[in-house]
Amino acid sequence: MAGLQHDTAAPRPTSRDVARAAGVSQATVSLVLGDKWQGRVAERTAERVRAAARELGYRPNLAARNLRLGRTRTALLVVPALTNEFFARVHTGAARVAAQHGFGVVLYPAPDLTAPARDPFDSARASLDGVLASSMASEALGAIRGDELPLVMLDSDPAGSLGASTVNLDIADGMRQATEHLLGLGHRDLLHLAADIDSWTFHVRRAALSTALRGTGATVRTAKALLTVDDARVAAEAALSAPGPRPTAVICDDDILAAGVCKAARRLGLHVPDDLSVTGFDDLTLATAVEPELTTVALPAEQFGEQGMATLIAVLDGRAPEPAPLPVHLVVRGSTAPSPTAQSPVPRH
Amino acid sequence: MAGLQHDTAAPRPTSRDVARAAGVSQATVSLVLGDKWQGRVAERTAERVRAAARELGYRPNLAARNLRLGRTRTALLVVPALTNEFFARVHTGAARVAAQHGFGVVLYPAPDLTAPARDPFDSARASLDGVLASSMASEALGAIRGDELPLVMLDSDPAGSLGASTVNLDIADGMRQATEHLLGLGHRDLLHLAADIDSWTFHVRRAALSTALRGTGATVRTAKALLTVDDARVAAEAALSAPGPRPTAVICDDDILAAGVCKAARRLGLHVPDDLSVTGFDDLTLATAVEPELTTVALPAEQFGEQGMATLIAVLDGRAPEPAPLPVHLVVRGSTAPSPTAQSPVPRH
DNA sequence: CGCCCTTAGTTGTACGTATAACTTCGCGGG
DNA sequence: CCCGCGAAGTTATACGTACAACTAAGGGCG
Repeated sequence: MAGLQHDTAAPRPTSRDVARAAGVSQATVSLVLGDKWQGRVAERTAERVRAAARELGYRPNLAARNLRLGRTRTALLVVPALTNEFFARVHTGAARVAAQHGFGVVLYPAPDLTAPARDPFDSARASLDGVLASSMASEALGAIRGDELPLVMLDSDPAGSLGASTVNLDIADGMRQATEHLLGLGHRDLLHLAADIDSWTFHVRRAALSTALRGTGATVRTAKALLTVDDARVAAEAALSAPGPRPTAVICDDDILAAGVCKAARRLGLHVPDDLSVTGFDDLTLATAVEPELTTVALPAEQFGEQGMATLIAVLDGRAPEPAPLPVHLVVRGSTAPSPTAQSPVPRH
Repeated sequence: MAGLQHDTAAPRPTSRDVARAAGVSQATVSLVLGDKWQGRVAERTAERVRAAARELGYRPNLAARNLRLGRTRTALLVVPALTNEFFARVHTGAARVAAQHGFGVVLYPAPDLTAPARDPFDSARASLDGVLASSMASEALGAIRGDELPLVMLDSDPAGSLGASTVNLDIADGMRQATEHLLGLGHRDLLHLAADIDSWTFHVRRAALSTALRGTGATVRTAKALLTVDDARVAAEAALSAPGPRPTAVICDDDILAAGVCKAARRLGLHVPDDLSVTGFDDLTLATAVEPELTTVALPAEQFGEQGMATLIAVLDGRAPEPAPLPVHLVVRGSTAPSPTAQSPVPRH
């Protein structure tokens, strides 16, 4: 039996192996590699340990460390759906900051969380230090709060978050910028196309819109659509064909909705932006892919994720920062133009 | 600073607490909750244990279990960027199947992997059972193979994967369908716009394209663009303005590229699809947001992720399936039309 | 010279789980 | 009558780490 050597995946070296190689005790290895050796271990010894670790390709066993420390250095990110580019960008930012702090990120699409647990052993989610959750997935939060984990909310009502820290984008200001842009172009009859009528963010947006309109004599109606291009198109077709004066501009809560509005306009024989101005939100890839390119409120999505994760990590460290809302800015492109009623007050058609 | 009382989170109950409550030993709890109790524990006792666990809200400590078992039930998904909707959908599918098998998914954007490790303690990635990696992030794989983890590749050369299992989309067939669609419309002068000239998938696509053209007298040129709308637009403007007969159709490796081509066409005064047909790949949200809607090869991205994760889990179980490539299908929309040269062979302009 | 302090480590233990190995008891067969 | 065996548990241990508590040696100082 010469070649019985079955490539049995050499077991990963442990801190004890390193200790043996360096001629010290396991505790010393732990001290040195954990940067707790100041004044406890001689420099020459420490270097010997580091060399041995390097030599053996030692990687600490995280399961053991987590067990010992009672923490996992892992955070859960809860978003409605990663397929929305905005949340993908939030994830990118959050994951970057997490990595910088030695944290990992696991990610559950919200639907998976609300699904009832199969059995008491489904506790993958029990091995977490904290949760970073979008308010847009708040139905799923009940399941999470049950675990009583530290929680940071993304874009949520600070008052309604039960003491959880909150990180916000200044969407109210974004709404103000978009509205004032349209007002400056002479639009006085607006349509607000929203994706989620019930959410806190809707009320924030709506309040900012109303504030911006105050005293201008301009009016706004609201329509609702699901967050898909086609649903937005259908909703916009209905709203733009409704009796009464037709809006000359549509403010959308999302670029996807704005794209749907543009399609609706085309079907109705309206030209964007000459007959109808359209603004979006988020500044997704979509915004510059459609024709005309969308005027939209650009959100610093990655930075949002970064700040969210940074805040969560701060909370885990015992601090409790309440960062200021992140500034947003309007990007003016081709989907907005002066109102057709501005120079000729006679309604078209 | 009065209320520094940090909500001292009652320590989670352990299996020993459950044992005490049920009046049995910790080992019995482990047996019952681990479904290993057949013929070892009486039904009445088992029920008592389960009741106690329910009562206390017991959740097993995953760190302890991982340490004991030497596995983590966690897989790493490596993709170039989540902000590409295609990979977000792959993730969705992979995460779903993983959850069904009690696995978690951590996700590293490829750039984070190639960044050099900060110190030996960056081993978050060491606590994994396996890796599911897109070939489009293959530069990052060196770092992973160092860990010698079970690996399943997504859309990779089966021959070049060093024994790793492979899950593929039938992109060659997709390319064939797109090409034959254009040939059927009378196009004879094609442009192939590719994002990644060096990859294996490019060669597969290119080979399928050549095969489909064989004997038809049609010709194809190739242009390259980065995977952004603007870069594709620039590349397409150059290619379509080049001397010699202008292609009447562009086959793009991605919907994002196709959107860029449409924008280029508009700048050049060409009408899509009357003057120029364009096909995409992936069938992203983008495909139906632009005008005209894109004829594109729809890829079952979620199913792709599902099959990838299922294969990885099978590999971890000691099986080694080689699933058949997933079928894809062409979706014909508004961006393709009969070639202008078909009825009037005289070049336009 | 005896005492204490600093330096440089080591020994021991706990984290919570899974499971191998052992115990105890009742019972049926040889 | 005793042996063995299956049922129904229990006891003990190991996984790899971090750190509290201990030890040992040397040196300065009164």
